[in-house]
Amino acid sequence: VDRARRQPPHKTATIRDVAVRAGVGVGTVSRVLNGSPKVSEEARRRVGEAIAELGYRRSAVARTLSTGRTQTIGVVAPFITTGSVSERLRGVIASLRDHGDYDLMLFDVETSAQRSDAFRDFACRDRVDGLLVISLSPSDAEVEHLRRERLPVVLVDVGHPEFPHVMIDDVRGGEIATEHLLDRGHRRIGFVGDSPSLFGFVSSEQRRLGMSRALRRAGIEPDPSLERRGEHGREQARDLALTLLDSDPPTAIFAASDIQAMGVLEAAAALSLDVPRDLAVIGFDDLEVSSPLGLTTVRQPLRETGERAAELLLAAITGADRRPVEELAPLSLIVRHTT
Amino acid sequence: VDRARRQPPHKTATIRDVAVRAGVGVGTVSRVLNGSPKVSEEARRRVGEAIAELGYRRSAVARTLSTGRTQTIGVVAPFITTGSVSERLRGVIASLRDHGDYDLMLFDVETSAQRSDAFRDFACRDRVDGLLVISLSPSDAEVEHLRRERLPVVLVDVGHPEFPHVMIDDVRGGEIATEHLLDRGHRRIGFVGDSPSLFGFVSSEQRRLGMSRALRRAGIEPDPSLERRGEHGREQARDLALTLLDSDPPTAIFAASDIQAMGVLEAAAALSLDVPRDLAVIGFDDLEVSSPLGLTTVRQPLRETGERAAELLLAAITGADRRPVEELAPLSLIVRHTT
DNA sequence: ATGAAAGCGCTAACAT
DNA sequence: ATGTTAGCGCTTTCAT
Repeated sequence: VDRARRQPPHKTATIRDVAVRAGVGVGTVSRVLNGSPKVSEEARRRVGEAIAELGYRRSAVARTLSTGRTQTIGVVAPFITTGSVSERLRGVIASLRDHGDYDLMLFDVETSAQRSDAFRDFACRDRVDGLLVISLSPSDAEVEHLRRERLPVVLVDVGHPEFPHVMIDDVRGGEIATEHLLDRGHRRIGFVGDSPSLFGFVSSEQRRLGMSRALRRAGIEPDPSLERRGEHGREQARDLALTLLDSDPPTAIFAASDIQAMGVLEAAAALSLDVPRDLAVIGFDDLEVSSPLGLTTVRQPLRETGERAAELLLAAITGADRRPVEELAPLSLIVRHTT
Repeated sequence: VDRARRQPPHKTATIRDVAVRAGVGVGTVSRVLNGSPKVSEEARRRVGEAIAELGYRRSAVARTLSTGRTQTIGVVAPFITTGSVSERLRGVIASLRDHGDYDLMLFDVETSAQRSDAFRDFACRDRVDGLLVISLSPSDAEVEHLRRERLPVVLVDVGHPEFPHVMIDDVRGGEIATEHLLDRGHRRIGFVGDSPSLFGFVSSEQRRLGMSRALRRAGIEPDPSLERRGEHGREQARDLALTLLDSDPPTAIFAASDIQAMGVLEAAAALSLDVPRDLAVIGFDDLEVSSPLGLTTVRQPLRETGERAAELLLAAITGADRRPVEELAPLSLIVRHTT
């Protein structure tokens, strides 16, 4: 037979089609769709049938335009660069799933330009109901923008008086790492971390500050020649570590993140240094891979903070509680085999 | 002064406001917005000013409702479970950024229910212009749905006659891994992989199939008692490996992914087995962490396939080329220290 | 080149 | 309980 004739360009069924088919008004269909109680059983049934027959599904955009709610939250993060982000994202996603029916738009930021784009084009009520900013410290202009937009915002990994945020005490974390190295008898301790970019990363420097404090407290003057900074990333950290180990090397290195610690480990391997005998290494984060790597590290609850931040955001979106909360997640030392 | 009076609920400026302010019609404003050539310099200038003064930014939803295009692509992936997904996502994001101005919605799938949700609620033209499906093999019903919806789809990591897809030859990969182990003199080779869930993961079984083939070719009959399957994940793999190593253990283990290989490594460590002397381990993927881990593995270009898939999707969206393409990414053996 | 007006698919207020 | 209608903010004919 020849009824393979292409069906009309597949105009997807609208609420009006359903109404006609069910022999009711669009209002009734809408009410059914939204679970309003003021609909007769009869109508509800007919609408249900029509929907099934037509394969109707309501348009999210139309609904958004009409209600002003997008049922979507945006996540802005320097995704590529940090190994910790995807772990956090898991928490966010889990939380979103549990506490409401929100979709997720991901906005990756790798350059300053992208960063501005994110806050300008992405951060508006029109597109998302709320914004989760990970590891990026908003500039004053961005803060101002966010406020005018009246967009609920929660920060993770950075603090700000204006917005609720969940973070850790990075300075204390740096102290913990350094104290551990000190306990192990190290006196010459190197540091590998992120360069303080215009970009908004701040935790690396905070951690280094903690290191300096712990050092001074132990009567050791921090030695800038033992510090290396560069772009975030395993390979970059490896190269930095190489220059650090080149001559007059430290006996231990504190890496500002586990990703960077991995680079340090690679450098040590390249130089045939025995870890921890020739060189002790401690990282920060406790990524999933840190365990099989045997990496000693300062643990922060990545996943949990992601979850918590999402909860705070959802709370801010659904109203009520919009006071700037500050939550500090606990840190702990995980000793494995690299120290 | 007391003009801190709350400004009216911040009705964000609309195209109509701009039109009024510029003293032109909305049509003209729209034309300016869309870079139409048929606008006088004068009008263009006035509109530009009005936009600046009002801080106007056009509504993406309204535009979507009107044009039917969302400028968004959806990614469906079993995010939590596989370490390779985030690596792939990087490629996708990079590609999206380079080849067009698309946003990204992420849909994580962890259960069968979520999986259905994804394809039902998420996979429609209304929300995204195209869909990238990672590591999930669509069911017949889902395929049918996707087709009626006329939604451009590209598959990564799984094949399908209906859709363009970029994947690898998993069977061949399993052979490569096994041949390497065989070369090293191993005869009793164990396997740790994913259980063939109703869920749609298929690569693990394909890789095991390749292993069996290589074994038979070498005159060895595959021994099912040396195979373990379970949920994807490092810890699960560790436990599986433990049962495998419990009694009459193999001398080498092929893990269907690097994540699982890490679990195997942990099991070996827990049992104080020396790797590779007592137990050789080979993985699959070559994640970023595999290098510092010293893990021998079969490398597949994760990031590149993500990029390529996004390119194919964009091509499919912008028209023309919608023939089902099949692209096979190259595999390579990376020998490190675990074999 | 430009303004007016008709949708896009939905919700919500209003009338019945 | 239900139908009708006026938006939501934009694009896109269609006149002019």
